[in-house]
Amino acid sequence: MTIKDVANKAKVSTATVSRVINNKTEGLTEEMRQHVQKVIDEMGYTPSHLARGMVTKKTYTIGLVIQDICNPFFPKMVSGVENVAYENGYMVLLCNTDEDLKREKDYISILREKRVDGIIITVSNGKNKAYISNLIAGDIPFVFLDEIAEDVNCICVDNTLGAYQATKHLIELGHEHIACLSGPDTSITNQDRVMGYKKALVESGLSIHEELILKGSYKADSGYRNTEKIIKDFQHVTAIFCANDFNALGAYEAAVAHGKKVPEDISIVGFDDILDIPANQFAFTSVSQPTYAMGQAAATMLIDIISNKELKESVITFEPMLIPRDSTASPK
Amino acid sequence: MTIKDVANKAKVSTATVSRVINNKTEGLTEEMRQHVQKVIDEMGYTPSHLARGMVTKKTYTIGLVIQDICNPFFPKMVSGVENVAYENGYMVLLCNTDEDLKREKDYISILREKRVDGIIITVSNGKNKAYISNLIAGDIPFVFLDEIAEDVNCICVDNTLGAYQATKHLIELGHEHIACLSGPDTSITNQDRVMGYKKALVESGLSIHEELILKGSYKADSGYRNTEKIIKDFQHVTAIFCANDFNALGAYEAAVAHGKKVPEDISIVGFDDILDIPANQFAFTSVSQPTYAMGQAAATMLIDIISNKELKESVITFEPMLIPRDSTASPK
DNA sequence: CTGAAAGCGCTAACAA
DNA sequence: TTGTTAGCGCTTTCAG
Repeated sequence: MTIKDVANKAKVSTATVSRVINNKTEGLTEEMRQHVQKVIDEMGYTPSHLARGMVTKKTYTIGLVIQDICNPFFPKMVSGVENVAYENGYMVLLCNTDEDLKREKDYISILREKRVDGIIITVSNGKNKAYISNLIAGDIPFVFLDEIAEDVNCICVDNTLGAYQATKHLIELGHEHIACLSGPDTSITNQDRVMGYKKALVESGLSIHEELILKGSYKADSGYRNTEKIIKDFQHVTAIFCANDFNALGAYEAAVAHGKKVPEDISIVGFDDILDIPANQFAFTSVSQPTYAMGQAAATMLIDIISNKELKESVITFEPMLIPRDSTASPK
Repeated sequence: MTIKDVANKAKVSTATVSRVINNKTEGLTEEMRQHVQKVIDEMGYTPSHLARGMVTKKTYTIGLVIQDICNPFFPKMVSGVENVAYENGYMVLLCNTDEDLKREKDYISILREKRVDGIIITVSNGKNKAYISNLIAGDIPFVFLDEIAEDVNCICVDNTLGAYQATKHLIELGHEHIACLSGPDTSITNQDRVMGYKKALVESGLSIHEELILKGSYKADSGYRNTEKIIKDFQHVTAIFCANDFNALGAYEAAVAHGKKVPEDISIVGFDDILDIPANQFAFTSVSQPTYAMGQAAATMLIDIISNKELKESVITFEPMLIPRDSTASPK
């Protein structure tokens, strides 16, 4: 059933039907509108977004490229994006990349074919210049969420501050030998967290020991291995700042496996605050991010760009918040 | 940039370009294909899915209507759907309803406008005949995920069996007075769980006390209130079967608030297994569902329907699995 | 205020 | 093997 069928049945032109389904107020009598609307309702006609998109060059669809929806860090972000999109008449195409760069590129190319109005991307390779410039050249509006990069619109959290808060917390508890489990070095987010860790040390008059900053990924096994190393090689370490909660989890498991108690023998701070659930009797100290608000902000910014609104700022930085819980305490 | 531009530059017809971008093997020399492909690459041409969809009547897009992505029960399902979709060349439009029926209907109508090839729906109103028949009348293929309904294709778990396992577990621990916190009565899923609860009681020679089956919703506050009632009015009850984990959580909190210890004073079994996280020192006994596989199955079934494949079965039922943990024990 | 008609970018008969 | 051309269902100028 097409607009033509409706036009025929209502004995009007397709232009008139088009005016009605698009709520054009001008150039249309109220009688006409009601007459046509009635026919539309009777026939159960649904206009085709495809055909409309072809002529208007707008799809009211945005792509959301996300690393892993099963990672508890993301659902709230997705929800924030989705809500703002819905309220503004947009729909979101979900692109789960499983952290596979090939799949991510593939998705972006498909999104381009689908002529989405814009893309929100949460990646962890803000340092990949080629990737970024290719995106920019794609002439489709996009905003980065979570990760930041040069010359692109971003929604992020102040990672340096968060890491600073976490490390400061350990220092205030009395720790002097604090290790740092860092994430992937392709990520500016991670780089900033390491920076915040260092900043807190320096500011407190503690010296930075590069060997206590262990390189790794954002996965639990990286945290596990690095913590084993710390337990073996650096026995004076009493606290660990982890670049994210998966690392913290791995650290916890390694500590337990090696007979260390948390927090009595070793304190652990995570980042992202994804390990907290109600009724939990042991919870991790972590740096929490306002993920829902960040998702909302990303969608709002993208839609503003799409609508050619003047952007007040091209980077919106949210404040993280340290939440002290059960995995940190003063050293014995 | 359109197919026409490519055709001009390559000095061929649009039909030829179309053949190349659609990988038509027949009626095309390899030289021609390479020549055209080269021009396409040089120009950075991306075909429009919109235009293609208009003529082929296929969008390679499916809608996924989900209640709440932030509920830990769903992300794995979403991921299962998304993965199968991706592998088959489909994309998924995420529709989060926040359990708002109006929003759900709105989304379904938009999906229709978008001419998606099919829809996967996870709702909790399988008893709403009008809703279902409206869906069927919509002539767009759909499958229900999680919830079941008459005359529709569904992917579900054997809820009766799961509830049976859970209740049986309590009985085997020695409990004789077992309450049941049920969910919304619009849901067949919930109805089946209550049935499984009853079945286990009867089979073990215990009698069913209707007053111990409390009506509620799938939310924590419902579990909280109902548990308070049990603690006050039915002091002989030593165990509670909850229709889902949010109820179990509410039950746990109510128990603690009233000075009862779990599981010493009262055992609690949940359903869905969403409260378990690693490094957790207290975890709920719950009935686990293979949500990832269910998501995969839903996408596979939908794509089969879209592709006009013969469906082996219109309802696929997965087996749930009881996971005994820390919230259940023998009564004192 | 309403209608006629061109055209959005592509595919698929049908012709050549 | 390649090209011509008629749509797909809509919006939007431009006439009337």
